[in-house]
Amino acid sequence: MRYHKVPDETIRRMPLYLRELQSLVKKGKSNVRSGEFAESLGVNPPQIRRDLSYFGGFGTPGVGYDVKKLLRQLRNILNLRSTHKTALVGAGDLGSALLGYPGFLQLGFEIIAAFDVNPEKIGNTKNNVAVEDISKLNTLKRRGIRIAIIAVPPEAAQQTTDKLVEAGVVGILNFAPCYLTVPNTTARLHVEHCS
Amino acid sequence: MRYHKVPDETIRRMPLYLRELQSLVKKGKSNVRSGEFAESLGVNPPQIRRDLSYFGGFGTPGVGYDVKKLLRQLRNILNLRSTHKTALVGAGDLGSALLGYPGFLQLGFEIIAAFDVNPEKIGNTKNNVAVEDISKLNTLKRRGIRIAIIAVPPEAAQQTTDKLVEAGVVGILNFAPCYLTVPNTTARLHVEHCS
DNA sequence: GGTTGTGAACCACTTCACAGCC
DNA sequence: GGCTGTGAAGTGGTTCACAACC
Repeated sequence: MRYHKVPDETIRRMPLYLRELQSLVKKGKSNVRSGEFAESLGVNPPQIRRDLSYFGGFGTPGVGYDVKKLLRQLRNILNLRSTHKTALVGAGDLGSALLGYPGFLQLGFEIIAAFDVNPEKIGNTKNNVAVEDISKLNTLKRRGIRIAIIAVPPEAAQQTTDKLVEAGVVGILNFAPCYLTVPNTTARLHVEHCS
Repeated sequence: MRYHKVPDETIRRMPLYLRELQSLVKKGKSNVRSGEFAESLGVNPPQIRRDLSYFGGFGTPGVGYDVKKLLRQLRNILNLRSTHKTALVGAGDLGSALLGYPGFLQLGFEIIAAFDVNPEKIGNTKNNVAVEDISKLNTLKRRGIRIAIIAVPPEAAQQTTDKLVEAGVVGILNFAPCYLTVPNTTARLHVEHCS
């Protein structure tokens, strides 16, 4: 297995693995075999071995995988050693739920700014992040924020996207239920609510 | 193409198609060609034609698809003529966002009850749904609720699931970031927040 | 002319099965 | 003995390309 493109599906499963490994560390488990690991995730053992093998042989034949070591390796691979400064756009129900969700940090996204159009929301603070007026999006570049999470109604999503791209954002996590058009220099990940 | 299993991936795309068709109806568009439709969804034209063909030939060669007719057909196929009474478990940030999200109704799930353990949440009302104590889960069967949405912290998700299954629930939409074990008489759909 | 519906070719991912290793 | 890592086989999904049709 030298020189092989990592399948998209494998990449999609990585956060899953990461999450479960973190949970194993918390439980104090130091070693895990592909069989157990697979069962706790609801996938097949060879799938796990194959996925991990794309990144190199982290396991020990006859023993299994060292949980902490594996976690460290995957973090490295996914570039999660440092976090990405991230902006949240849309501070309604969904946005405020996302602002309180610790999962982003685990995936390397630290929300350090939030924006909304609604004057009632502006000024509200949660998790040490104050909601700002959407017109302040042009400060993103200066503040070193190049990733954004979209949590606005679908009608507003495309124009929000355009503003974000203009403001220098290069990666978008879209939680709005619609498809977005972006220049191909911008990464885009659509998060389905329910599919 | 007679007698062919519908691929899982096709099923996964159906809500997407449904959503876009609804949006087209709103815009007053009466006909759509696979090319346009594909572009607005970010997929390939043959993909759409293939997917739709699994359910029968809804289109007219040389013309395209009648938007309203197609929408009606897909609704029928997905069994969305009537809605499923649905319970929401967990009324925190995420749960309350879900309670305000109209997308479930579009997919045939009507949230008519909500539950939480936190006494502070109990009694709160949103969208005409009052939050009840989690101990009231045993009333679900009597009330004809057989579908539940899980929006509790991951630590509590499995035990919540067990209670729900005991309470007669046969379908679960899991929004908690973890894998759930259910009897195989129960349908389970895990909704990834971010993957 | 234009577009659908679909066999057939293609491609990607999954699973098997076992050699190699501890 | 037990488990990993991986060629090889199998499976499932996508895309092509064109016949059928409006």
